[in-house]
Order: sequence, then C-alpha cells, then structure tokens
Amino acid sequence: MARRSDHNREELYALAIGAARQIVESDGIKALTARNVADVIGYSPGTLYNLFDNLDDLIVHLNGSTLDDLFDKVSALEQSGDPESDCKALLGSYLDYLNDHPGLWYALFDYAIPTTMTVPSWYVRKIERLMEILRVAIAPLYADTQMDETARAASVLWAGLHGITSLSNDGKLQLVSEDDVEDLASFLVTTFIAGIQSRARQ
Amino acid sequence: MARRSDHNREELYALAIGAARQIVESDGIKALTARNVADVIGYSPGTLYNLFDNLDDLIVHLNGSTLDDLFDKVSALEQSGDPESDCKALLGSYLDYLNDHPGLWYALFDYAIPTTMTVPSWYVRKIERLMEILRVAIAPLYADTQMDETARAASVLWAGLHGITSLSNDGKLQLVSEDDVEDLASFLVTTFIAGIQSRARQ
DNA sequence: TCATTTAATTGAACAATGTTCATTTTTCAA
DNA sequence: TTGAAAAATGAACATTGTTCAATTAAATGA
Repeated sequence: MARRSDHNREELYALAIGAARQIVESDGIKALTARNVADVIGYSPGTLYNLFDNLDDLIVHLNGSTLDDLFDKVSALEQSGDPESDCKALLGSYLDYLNDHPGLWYALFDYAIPTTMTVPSWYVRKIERLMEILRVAIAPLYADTQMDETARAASVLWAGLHGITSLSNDGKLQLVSEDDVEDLASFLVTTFIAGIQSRARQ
Repeated sequence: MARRSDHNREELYALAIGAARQIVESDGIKALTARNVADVIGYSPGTLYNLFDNLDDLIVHLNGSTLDDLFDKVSALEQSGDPESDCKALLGSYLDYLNDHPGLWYALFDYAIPTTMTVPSWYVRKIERLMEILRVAIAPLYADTQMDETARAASVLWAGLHGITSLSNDGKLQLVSEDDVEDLASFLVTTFIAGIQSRARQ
C-alpha cells in the first residue's frame, strides 16, 4: 500500500510532533520510539524517515516546539522594571512549566543531542529569544552602552538557573535542610543581582 | 566453559570499571555496551551481570570512580583563605578535568540516570564530599553560626557552575562575543561572592 | 583419592531498537 | 489513457540489554 493523501507533508509533520509530545508527556522520553510514534499517527515507521533524518532529529524538533511553548508562556508576563522581582516572576513561570511538563522539560534540557549532530541555527535562535527576555529584565542594572555586559550576565543567570533545576531534577544536588529548588533559584537571583549592583557602585 | 579463577570478584569489578572508563574516554558513552566491556576484559557479557544489576548500574559505578578522581584532583589544591581566588582555583581545576576527560565528564553529568533507579547514598556522599570543598572555600564569607547559609550558598554556586559547563558543552548556550566558558564561570563566581558580601553588610 | 556439592562463566536466545530500501500503490501531468 | 513521479509500506538487518539453562572448574568431605 502507498501514497495515501490523508495528510500533506506539513500536516504529517505536525501529527508526528504531536504524537511525540503526547508520548513524552505521558511515558517519558524512553518511550519515544519510531514504532510508537508511527502507531499513534497511524503510519508506518518508515514514513517518519521521510520527515526526519532520524529519531534525534525528531527530538530536536519536538524540543523546538517546547521552546516555543515556553516562550509563549514566559513572554506573556508583564515586566515591572524591577530586575529582582521580574527575574523571580520569570523564574516562577519557568518552574511552573517544569512542574506541569516534566517529560518535555527533561527531553529539552537533560537529553543531550549526540555530538555527531550540530545544533541547528533555528534552534539556537529559539533559545536566544528566551534569553532575550531575561536580558530585558536585568537591563535596568546596566547602562545602555553595556550591551555585551548585559548579555553576558543574562547568559550566566540563565545557565545558573538551569544548573539548579537540572541537578536537582536528577537527584544530583543534595538539598540543604528544607530548601527546595525554588529557594535555591531565588537565592541565586537575589545574590547575583546584589553582586551586579555592588560592583556597579565601585 | 566456566569457573575460571583468573580473577576474584574485586579484581573483576576493577577490570570492568577500568574497561568502561577506557571505552568512554576514547569513544564516548555511546560505545559503552555490555559486549564491548566484555570484549575488553576477556569475559562474556553474562559475567557483567554477576557484578552489576544492569548497564546503568555499571555507569553509576564508573561515575563514582570519576567523582573520586575529581575529588583527588581538587582536594590537592591549597586554599589561601580568600574566597574568590580559592573558588577560581577550584574552578580552574574542575575545567581542566573537563578538558582532559570530556567523555568521563559527559557520562558523569550529562548522562541522566533513569528515573526508575534511585541515586545510591554512597554516590550522594561522593558529591557532598566535593561540595564540601567549595563550602570551605566560601566559609570566610559567613559567620561560624551560619552553617546552613554557607551550605546553601555552596550548593547554588556548584549548581550554577555546572549549568554553565553543561549548557555550553551541549552547544545550548549561545556564547556572547568572545566569551568562553571560563569567562562566564569566572563572572559568576565574582558576582556571586560580591552579592554575598554586599548582603552581609546590610 | 574420588565423589559430591557449590559457584562462576558461558553463550545461545529473546524481545526491542533504529534504520534502510525494494516494492507497491496512488496521484498528477501530458 | 498512459507514463512518470512521489509517498508509503513493512520486511529485513544489525545491534542492543538482559536472561538463564547448561557447563565446567574449584572446594569440600569421606
């Protein structure tokens, strides 16, 4: 059998990503196999290889759609102009997403793309778009001329928050007393911002 | 054939871990298969299952030995008592290890233990032992009574540094201008410490 | 010394995986 | 109506983790 016209290429792509998302959300990334995705969308495994180079490519596309989701959620927040409270609001929104979609988050950040595969530029752009929001939030800490400095601080803060969520998610971060992830992340934001202000005064 | 007396259980364990390390160092964690390890040590795949519950268990043990290595390297550093320079020395040592043994580092931090497997307590202890060194380095920033506060700050700094190395290693951190990992990590240490000092003054 | 028990080691076997590709079938254009 | 192009298939292949009955060497005891 062949050449059904049930769906065109775009629809098929959307179907596949949707199925992948559903599988990852309910059973984790380990359940994301070519045969499983094919079953869900009612096509054969081979068809997936018309759409994606391989399974890793499919995962990258799934992660791309997760990044879009995250962006929509986070960019909906209104910023007050106060770096600390804005960063914490962003953080809260981010942690909410992590709690609501642990499987997707795990696939996004803890599943490592094989070194044989270079990260596509559209993927990098999606990350940058997210980081840009953080950049805007901390911009009041810097003069308009310090674009590079602002960008660097945003990168570091972003990576720092990622480190906390990532390690604690893997159980690799021994939590102190009754601290939870939110406490630690909040501590990082407060301290980091205080550090920037303190150094600016000198 | 069976019951060779070439090696006792301990020797066999050491052989297997050694083989695993060798494979991971030269060809990455993807090459770490039961059959590969068995080939290297001259035993059959089945024998590995007398020593380890499964491959993930073997990886956890390999990571345990990597943590020991890291501890030996990092604990050899003499601390001056100045938090910033001590943290940066630790950081430098850590980054050296990452550069020298990317495969082992990747297996240690970017390979996620499946959620079905709980992190063993001896493994957590090895991590804590490493973090303790960082705790000592930043201790001068706090009063002796602030043990919890010190521990929390060490956790956050540790996780933050991990976030930077981890993301940049995966190509998921768009680096600003000519910044490299060391610059970003250094920036985090400086700013974070300045933040602690600044807040202590108030 | 020989028979029996115990334990280690094997390797064939199984189910599941990613991936390929000759074959088949449908659609589209001429 | 015919022929070419494209889409979809699913059987097939190589590999994977893992199990376990069978096999063999060592340890034990008489």
